[in-house]
Amino acid sequence: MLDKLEYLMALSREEHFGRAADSCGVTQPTLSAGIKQLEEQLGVLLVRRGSRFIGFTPEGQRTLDWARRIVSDSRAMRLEITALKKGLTGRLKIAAIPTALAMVAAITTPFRARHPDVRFTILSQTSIQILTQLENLEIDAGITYLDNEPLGRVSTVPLYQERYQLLTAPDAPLGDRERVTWAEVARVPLCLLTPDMQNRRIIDHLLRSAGGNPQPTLESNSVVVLFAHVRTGRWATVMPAKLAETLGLTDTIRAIPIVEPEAMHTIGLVVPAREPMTPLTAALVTEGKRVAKEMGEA
Amino acid sequence: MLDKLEYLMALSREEHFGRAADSCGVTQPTLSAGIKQLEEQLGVLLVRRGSRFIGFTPEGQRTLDWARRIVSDSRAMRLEITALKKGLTGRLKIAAIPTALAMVAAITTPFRARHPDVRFTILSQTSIQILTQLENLEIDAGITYLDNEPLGRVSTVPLYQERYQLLTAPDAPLGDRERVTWAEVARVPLCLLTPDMQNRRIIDHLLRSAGGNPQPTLESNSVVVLFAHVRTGRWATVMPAKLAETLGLTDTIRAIPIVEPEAMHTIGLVVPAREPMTPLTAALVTEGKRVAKEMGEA
DNA sequence: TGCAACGATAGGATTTTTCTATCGTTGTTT
DNA sequence: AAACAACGATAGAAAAATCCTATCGTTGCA
Repeated sequence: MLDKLEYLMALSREEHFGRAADSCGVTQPTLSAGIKQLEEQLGVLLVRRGSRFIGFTPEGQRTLDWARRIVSDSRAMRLEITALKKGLTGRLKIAAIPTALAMVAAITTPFRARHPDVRFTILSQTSIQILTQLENLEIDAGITYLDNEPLGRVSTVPLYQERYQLLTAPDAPLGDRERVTWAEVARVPLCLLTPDMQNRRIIDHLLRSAGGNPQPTLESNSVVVLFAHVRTGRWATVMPAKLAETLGLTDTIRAIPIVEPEAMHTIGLVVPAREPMTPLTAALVTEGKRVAKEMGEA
Repeated sequence: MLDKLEYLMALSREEHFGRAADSCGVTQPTLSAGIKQLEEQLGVLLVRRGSRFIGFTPEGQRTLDWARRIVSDSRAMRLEITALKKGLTGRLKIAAIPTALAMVAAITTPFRARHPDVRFTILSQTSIQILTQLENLEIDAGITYLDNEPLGRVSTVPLYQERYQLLTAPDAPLGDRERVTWAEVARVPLCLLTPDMQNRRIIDHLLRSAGGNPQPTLESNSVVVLFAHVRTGRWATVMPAKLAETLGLTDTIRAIPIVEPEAMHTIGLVVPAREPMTPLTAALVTEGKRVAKEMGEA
């Protein structure tokens, strides 16, 4: 029964019987039979089929909600009971948007000091991927924008405010300024993230509001690429202040605050809304609040 | 997995491997093996044994909480999905304290008018049994005192106030009075419920507070017995006003309000605290609120 | 000392689950 | 239009798990 519910969840995230089966470590007929069995037991059609996966019926959607809840509870039970016995162990799977990636260390480091037996998996993902994966319990937590896209059934912990700076060499255009406006930035060739990243969309929006038409010289889905290019001193980019500092970019490159408007977006920790949380998630939230407080004071 | 959790719940209510197995419809070795398997999977001892069932370990207790939640969710899922398809069907198992038994009809009748396909099982139980069975999901709802024993993790709907009357023949002692005091009642021979009933304990308490020492002439765990005796006109009892009216006792027998103090206790509907509730329970709560409103107005 | 109640264990039957192989559709490509 | 490729359903055999009967060992009690 429980495994059938997991099949349903896998099907919801893969939207494909074969891949869903793979992701559950079973063969496609097994998963097909599992879904069918669920449908028989409930006496309702759950999946709309037509020679391929189309979607869920309303009943299927509702069943999916229950499945997420039940499966997550039974996992939480396992985790909590073993945590009772041997303290916090296990693996925390955290996904973060690229511009927050460097920040993750600010949480994981003190967390690991407190709970040495916990291991981490850190993934770089778009904010939308993060929300989807949270919903399907593929990750334990996300670090993403709190004030933009509608978040689902999640709990959030604000971590810090993202402010934007122009990163450029001192001898490049605008390189000698104390502050620049978005209108000015719009006239400079930039390296930016790809448009599937929310950070890019935010920056695009700000540039357009200032009358510009963003046509970046270079795009990438990885901040490492941007980082490497800007370090040469021949490229410029717009980057959150925290990220530039953490990466040590500000040693050789000028970081110039961008004003008019002085845009800010809240970045925070996002975890599935469950009561009670798994011990690992609860500890992570505690750590997140602690870090947020320190960053707020600093 | 899910059935193992049910085994654990059965063990918690039966406190005996054999009976628990019976109640699950399996043999004792099957249940024993199931519990053992749970313990292996969680890596913890759940049950304290010593040639017989002793109790649960702390981990067992915690696991039990999870089990209740997970099992109840998976049942709720089934019920909700089938309810989506064919409207409200199924069976509502309701337990009520004896003095509230007659009241049940006030809820079931309008409920059935709205949802004809729902069937009922009504049980007469003590308030303590009701709470235990609610906790183990053996019943869907209880009707009992809301303001006395500590209730567990439940939701409540107040239904009405229980007030007490002396029921006695017109020509018996006190039979001609407009009202009597508890002190006076304490001097009359009475038929009362057995002391495991909370109603009896409440009345005992009131009588003792008035200086009496309750020594009922006749005890029973069924109000039908009291009812039958009082109807002969040769016996007296103390009964909640609502109950006496509903049973039609007030036609031949005088119902005399008891004052000093004018004691009242709230009777209400009690259902397991779950979010969301099963469709049946939700409908019952709705009906309960409706009935409470009408009785409040009347 | 004997007995009865209780839960654990062993071994075999049954049921359930899962796999491999293959089929039937549907949508796409040549 | 025909061939092909992708997808999910089906069939049948193999493997695994579950469950039952019978019995044992311990403990508490007469």
